[in-house]
Amino acid sequence: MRYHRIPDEAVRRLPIYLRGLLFLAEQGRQSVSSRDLADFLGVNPSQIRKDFSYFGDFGTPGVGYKTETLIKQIKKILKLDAVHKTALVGVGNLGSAVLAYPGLRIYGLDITAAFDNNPKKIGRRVENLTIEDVSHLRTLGKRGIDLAIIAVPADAAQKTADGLVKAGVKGILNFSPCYITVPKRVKVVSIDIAMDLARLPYYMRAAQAV
Amino acid sequence: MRYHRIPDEAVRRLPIYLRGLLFLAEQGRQSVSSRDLADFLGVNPSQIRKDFSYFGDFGTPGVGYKTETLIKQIKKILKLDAVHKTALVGVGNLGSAVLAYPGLRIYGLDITAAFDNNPKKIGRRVENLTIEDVSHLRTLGKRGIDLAIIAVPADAAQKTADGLVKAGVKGILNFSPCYITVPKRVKVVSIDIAMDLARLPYYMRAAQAV
DNA sequence: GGTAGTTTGTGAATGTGAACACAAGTACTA
DNA sequence: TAGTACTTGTGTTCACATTCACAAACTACC
Repeated sequence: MRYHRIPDEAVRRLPIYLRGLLFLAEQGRQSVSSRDLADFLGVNPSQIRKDFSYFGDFGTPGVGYKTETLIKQIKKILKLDAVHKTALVGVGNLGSAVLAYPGLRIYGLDITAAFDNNPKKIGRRVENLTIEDVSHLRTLGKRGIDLAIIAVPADAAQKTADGLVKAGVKGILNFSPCYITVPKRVKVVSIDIAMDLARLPYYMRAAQAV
Repeated sequence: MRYHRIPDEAVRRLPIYLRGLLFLAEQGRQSVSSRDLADFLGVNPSQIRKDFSYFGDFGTPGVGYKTETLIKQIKKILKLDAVHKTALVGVGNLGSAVLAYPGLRIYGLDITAAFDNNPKKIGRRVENLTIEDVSHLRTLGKRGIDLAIIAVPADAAQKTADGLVKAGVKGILNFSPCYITVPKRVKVVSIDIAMDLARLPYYMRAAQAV
């Protein structure tokens, strides 16, 4: 392994590899080759090898990768080997769905606080959490919470993000349909369901032509 | 405008531009320059101009783009100028949230059918729809539904996709945490909330170092 | 030990996308 | 009409990402 700048795209793919590996491990696979994993995920084998090579030499030529070891390595790289306490802001339809989503635990992500600004919701219990007033965001730092999910309406998103940054949050998953501005030290990943759906019709045209 | 192959990335960004333009139009903006829009969305102005240029000459040098006209053009490119009937498969937490999400209407996307395999849910009404048995997917073609959203558990996703393809669906938004295989003529866009969240901790390291 | 069959890790080549920089077009003022 | 200030559209350059292709490393079996 030589020194390389690590491409953003490689980091983006690691969780995908991890997901596939976890599934294959579940199936009882002791080892996998880059080709096995590539076939399973629908990608190119050499891309998988190259991506891994940025972080170290995890495989054995002629053999492949030991499934469990590789899983541990990727979790370590992604800092998923320790539990990350996460806050949810906005317990509407989407927020509730995220709270109930079992997939997060697999990656060591644990939602340990939920906030809303609706007085009717504050104090209610959902999924073993008591919904707190959004004005109490500043307590996050003391509670060791450094990730947050924004699931509030667009017009409240920037204000929410500001509060989270002030509370010391270092990473934000933004479900609100808008661009939010944060200091460079904070990483934001945005998801807008509507926009992903909105580009499907474009491709339908090409599909029909074929 | 010369001939150019249209980059996938440009198509992916069009809905983002559209979202920004819709907001600015709402604010009463009659016209916008590429710089205005870029500042609002946090991107590079020349990228916006280049992206538009793949589809035509929509602007006026020295002036900018007429907001309403540009919105219409982008909607036309993305085929969002007509309503698209969409089916939802899997009315669990996530599916319900998507059903209730108001953002889809803006893009001409209308969920007109909901399916589930749980007998307790079938027949129940949600958001003006009656939940149907997932075994009735094949009726989609006759009903003019050509888009679908998969929000079922991972182990049922491929089977669901197969059913949708057979029913003539041409575009699929997949929320299940797995890779699904479809014929080339069908476009799939996948979203996995857990995976987007899972890469935040990686960046936190770098953030702390700075 | 030798040979055949794998599979990794990676330099090099190719492909794709983003940013720059400027000519050409427009508006406005005088 | 001339001059100034803007902004588009795009050729070109630069940066980044993907794929190829092969030496080196390993296994298995005779």
